[in-house]
Amino acid sequence: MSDAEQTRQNILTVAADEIHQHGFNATSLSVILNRCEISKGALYHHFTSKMALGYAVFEEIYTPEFLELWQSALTVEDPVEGLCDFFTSMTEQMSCSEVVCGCPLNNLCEEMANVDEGFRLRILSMQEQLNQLIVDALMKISDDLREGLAFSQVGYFIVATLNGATTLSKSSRNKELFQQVIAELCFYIRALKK
Amino acid sequence: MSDAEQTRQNILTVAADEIHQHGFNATSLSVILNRCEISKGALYHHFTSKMALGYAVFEEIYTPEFLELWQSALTVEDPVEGLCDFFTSMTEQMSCSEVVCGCPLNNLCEEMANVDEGFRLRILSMQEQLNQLIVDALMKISDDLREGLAFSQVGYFIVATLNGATTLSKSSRNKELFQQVIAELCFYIRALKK
DNA sequence: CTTGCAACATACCAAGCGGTCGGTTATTCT
DNA sequence: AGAATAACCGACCGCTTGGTATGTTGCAAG
Repeated sequence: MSDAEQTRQNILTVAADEIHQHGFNATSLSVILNRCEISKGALYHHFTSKMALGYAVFEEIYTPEFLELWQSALTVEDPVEGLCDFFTSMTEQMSCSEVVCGCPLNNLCEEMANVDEGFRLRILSMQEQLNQLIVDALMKISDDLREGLAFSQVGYFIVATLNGATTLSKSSRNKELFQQVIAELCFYIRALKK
Repeated sequence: MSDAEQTRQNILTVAADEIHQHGFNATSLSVILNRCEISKGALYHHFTSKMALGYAVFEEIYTPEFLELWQSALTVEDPVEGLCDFFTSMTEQMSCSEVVCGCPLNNLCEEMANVDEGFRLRILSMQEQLNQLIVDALMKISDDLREGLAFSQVGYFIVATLNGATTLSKSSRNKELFQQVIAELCFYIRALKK
């Protein structure tokens, strides 16, 4: 990787962390510059604006990370148990800062979806991709599932509940609440089976 | 109501709307001043800081509105159907702006819970109150419900899913997604019964 | 009638923001 | 080697922000 590319990646990584912690608007470019130990000129050489940087973080950091995570949870023999394991392991290995900061995508959806069209469309696309992953996984084992299930609806329900759980636990600052909701969610998911 | 009290109420109402639309940090005092047609001196006569105004909006506008709404949904003969009716009517009478702006309390939780302790504690208290409302309602009809249910867990699950649904639909800008999640949520709630 | 305080108005401030621009160094291509 | 361009620097700009200090008005009590 060239030096320039390394600089760019460094900016992306730091920006992703800052946006995760403080949201997009509350993220200050000067903080990113300090953490990267670069000048404002360097940043604006690689990104045309703060917004462009935000989009790049979304596309090059959050999206791949996110999809990979869900994919690995769903491409198992039994996606129902795969999801439950995925959620349960989240509650276990969840650090304190992750409880506090929540899910980057959920955060951005909250903050930016009704403010900036660029973010909105990117988030929407991401959600649809994620939903498709779940739908595909459920369809694979549809023989084992209850009849009359609306897969897409179920997929959005799962994602909504998970996001709601992360938001909810921000106020209590501990995992307990999150774990409770997840436990109930796993119960719901397992009940999808015959 | 005295003129001064009227001014104060007007500030609260406008601020509540602005915070709902743009979040706390993105809400500009100057916008509030313009909409209220008052001076900065007037605002700072009634509130010591922007933060204090935010707290007042939370306590005097959001909290009572919120509790009243849920209370009326839960203090019916059958709270299970009461909740389902409540959610379903939400999807029906939901205006476009409400889809876009989401739930004020959920928004504040996302934005402020990990930034300001004052907001965090107020939100936490609110969530606990709401959960208690649900738990109480469920306990009243516990004879009709499945055995071994963790009421508190169920309560938080319902709230989490509802919040997640509002956040999710921000990106699609229409009710459809929200309705789907709500439909699935009602299915879950009804399945609490024997 | 005057004294006093609540209820405002207005001008001002420092700090931080995203963004720009002219200049400098490093690298790469011919 | 020399020219061109990528990569980066840092001072500066306009603007908005929350907040303050001083001044003014009007009602109400003594």
